[in-house]
Amino acid sequence: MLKKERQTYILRQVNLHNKVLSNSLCKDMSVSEDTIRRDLQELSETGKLVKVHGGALSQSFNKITYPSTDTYAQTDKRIIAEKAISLINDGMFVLTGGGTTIIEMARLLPTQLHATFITGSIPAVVEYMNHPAIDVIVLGDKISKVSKITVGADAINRIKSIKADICFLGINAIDLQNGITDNDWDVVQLKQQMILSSQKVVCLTISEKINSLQPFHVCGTDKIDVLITELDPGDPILQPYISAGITVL
Amino acid sequence: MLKKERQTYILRQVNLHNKVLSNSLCKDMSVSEDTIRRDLQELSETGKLVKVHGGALSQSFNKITYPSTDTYAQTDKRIIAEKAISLINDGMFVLTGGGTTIIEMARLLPTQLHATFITGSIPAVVEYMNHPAIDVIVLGDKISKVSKITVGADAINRIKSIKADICFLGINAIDLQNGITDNDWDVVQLKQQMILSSQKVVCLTISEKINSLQPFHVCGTDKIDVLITELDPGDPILQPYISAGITVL
DNA sequence: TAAAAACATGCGGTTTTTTGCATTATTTAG
DNA sequence: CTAAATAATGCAAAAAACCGCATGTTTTTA
Repeated sequence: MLKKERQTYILRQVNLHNKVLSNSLCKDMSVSEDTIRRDLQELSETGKLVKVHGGALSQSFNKITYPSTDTYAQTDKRIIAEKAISLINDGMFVLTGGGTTIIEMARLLPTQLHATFITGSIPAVVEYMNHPAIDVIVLGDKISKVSKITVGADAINRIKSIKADICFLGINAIDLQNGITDNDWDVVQLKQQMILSSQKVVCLTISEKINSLQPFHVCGTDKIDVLITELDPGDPILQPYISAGITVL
Repeated sequence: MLKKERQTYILRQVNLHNKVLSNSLCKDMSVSEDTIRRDLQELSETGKLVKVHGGALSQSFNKITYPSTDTYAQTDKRIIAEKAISLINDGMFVLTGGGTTIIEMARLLPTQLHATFITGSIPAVVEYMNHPAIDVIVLGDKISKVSKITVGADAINRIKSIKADICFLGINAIDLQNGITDNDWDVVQLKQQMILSSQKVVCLTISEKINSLQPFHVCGTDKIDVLITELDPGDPILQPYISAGITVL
């Protein structure tokens, strides 16, 4: 087998599966490990793939590996935030959780909006505070350093005494069978009470999190009124949720 | 599974859910905890995520810092803050108000200090949150946008149920006849209750504010245990307060 | 055409990387 | 405080990478 043939084969494999193992290439083409190594070396030098210990990965795969953290899914979140904001009217009492999507929403709130926002998320509070016309109510309790949100019985009891018009939850995982699931026990408690204390429940999530599962159950899909993603409501992945009676924006 | 693949998966999870548990990563990819820990170690070293006990957090989510714009009287405030910190011991329950001096103190808290801080000041909460070893309890209520602190009956009631070891107040005006005075009605209510709920009351102020007067009365000098300024305790301006029975640092 | 040069490939030995395990701290939670 | 979970550390085995060199093969060129 000629050198060129080998390299073409390698590239095809890498583009097909996003990864190749040096080992399997040796066997596939019955050449020594050294030869494969040198092939990968060349392909790597010309930027056709990325060599790693044990094989190689496709260039595109590698780009996903290191997204610039600041802009990761930023545009998606902005789209979501804008859709969400359209649901808020003057005078409303709005309950929100934490999470990057909620923060993005807080940043994009129109200047003239006059409403009351209630949250335990410190980053969210900081954003709301910068807004000229909205009132901010902080749910007090002990801070969970991981999620930067107040958690505990006090916060939950406080939410109990509230009946908000609408509630925005950034969610970590949702699927049709299990509904919303999360990975933080304390946050789950909060979200459950927030859902109970709101007339309308709006879930915000980037589409990647749809049909994924986390350890703790928050609520079933029946509790969700609106689901917002960066996708068009006509997207196939969203249809099951529409069928389940959820308004999808 | 290749090392790079694993790390890609980890980053993806962390950027998606803001948090991952080492444990679930082990299971997901069927490798030992050690391998995961070393992966997290590397990703952490290159700043792709933040390693914590039991897993990792996303970098971007963790980076919320409050804008530190004020350099006015910075050195003075640092001197005051350092004196104040010397009064805090491990295990203490510390009640603090807001204000730039308190924020400065929050920033200078020694890393190994293990105490519980209770406050309604959002900038203070943000600083306390960044500290590795202290617990933060937020007093919830409506935010006063001018002072960036929660004010109202809820906050006051919550303080009532606390008996703190020590209380740090950044004060706006103090003189011998009227004691502490302030210019914000809501904040005055809070400070009064904080004083009642603390075994020891410490007042922080730059010397400019000594012997000045504001519209609302907070408390007399008899309620103050310690007064801290940037001046040497031997300074003439402070002598009347020492005579009044206040410890001056 | 024949020698020389350049290239490709594989082999043996060495070095580096990766990984899991055992043991010992450290941290966390009840 | 105590017990369980998690982290750090050193170690060892396996895998992979690397290096120099020998052996062919192809290309260049005199």
